[in-house]
Amino acid sequence: MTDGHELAIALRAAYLALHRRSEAAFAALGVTADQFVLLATLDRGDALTQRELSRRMSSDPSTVRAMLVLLEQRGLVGRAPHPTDARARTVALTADGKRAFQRLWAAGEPIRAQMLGALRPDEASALVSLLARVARGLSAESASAPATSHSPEDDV
Amino acid sequence: MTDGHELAIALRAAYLALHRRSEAAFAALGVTADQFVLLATLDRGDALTQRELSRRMSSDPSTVRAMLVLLEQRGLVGRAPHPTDARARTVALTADGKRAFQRLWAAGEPIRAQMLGALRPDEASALVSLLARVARGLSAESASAPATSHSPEDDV
DNA sequence: TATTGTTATACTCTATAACTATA
DNA sequence: TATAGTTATAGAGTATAACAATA
Repeated sequence: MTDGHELAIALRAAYLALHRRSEAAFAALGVTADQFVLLATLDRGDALTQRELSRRMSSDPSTVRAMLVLLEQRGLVGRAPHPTDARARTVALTADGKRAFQRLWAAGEPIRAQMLGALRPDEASALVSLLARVARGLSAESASAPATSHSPEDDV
Repeated sequence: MTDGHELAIALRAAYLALHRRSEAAFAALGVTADQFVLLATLDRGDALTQRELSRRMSSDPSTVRAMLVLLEQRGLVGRAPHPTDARARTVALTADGKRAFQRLWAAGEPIRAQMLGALRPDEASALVSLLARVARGLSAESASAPATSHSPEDDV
């Protein structure tokens, strides 16, 4: 019989294993695992507001800002005024950032291959789906979930 | 088709959701999510060496030490000389620590219930198994894994 | 020689609260 | 009134390297 604690510990162990391997793989390029996630999110959704970026990364906006400051100093990302909302700023990869991300993506390839190699294709797909349900179950409910807030357009 | 990046992001999102809910649930009791994991590990395997504790938590020994110092200051854990290995120290919950853990365990119950509530029993069990395979795939291999080191007996 | 644990150190992520500017 | 972002601040976890004591 599987209890919740066992599931929590298994989830933690798998994530930490992934995180450590990622830190090691990206360290030579001077980027942390979380910074890689940020860059990858930008690569897929250019250009996002900081708020939308933080939502997609499931990180706090002020955490994301701290990360952006570091990445901006290194010239990997740039921020520009939002075209229609003067409060907001859009974030995007710079040319340097795009080149760096290509190298990072390649450096992460063995990790992705290793994860997939431990699973059959149908298992990988099932795992993603189960994880999504767990995540959804954990964030919503429990307090008759408040409606998601309105925000300026994500992509510009 | 499920790619490795998608899996990595889903794993991260699920873990972070769990971590945040845990931080919130345990904050009123003055304990972090990671400290809860440490206490739970001790509750199940009294008394461990620091090294074995760090292994079971998949954390770095020096990280675990930093956590132990904090928990020892608050009287939740105690360290004693190892009975047969003078280099090692065993860690265990104090009486206060055991009482605190009981409250923490109760505070975490809604989280465990919510995770399990999102899954059928067979799915929960399958998820644990898939996560374990991913974790194993990520830590071993890749460099013809070195043998695990020998260590003094885990339990005293 | 290898291992347990300690110490010193540094950095990233994390998050809260108070604040400004804009919607 | 609510939202986007900034600032200040604090703390936790993370990890490396050098070291002592012991196996």
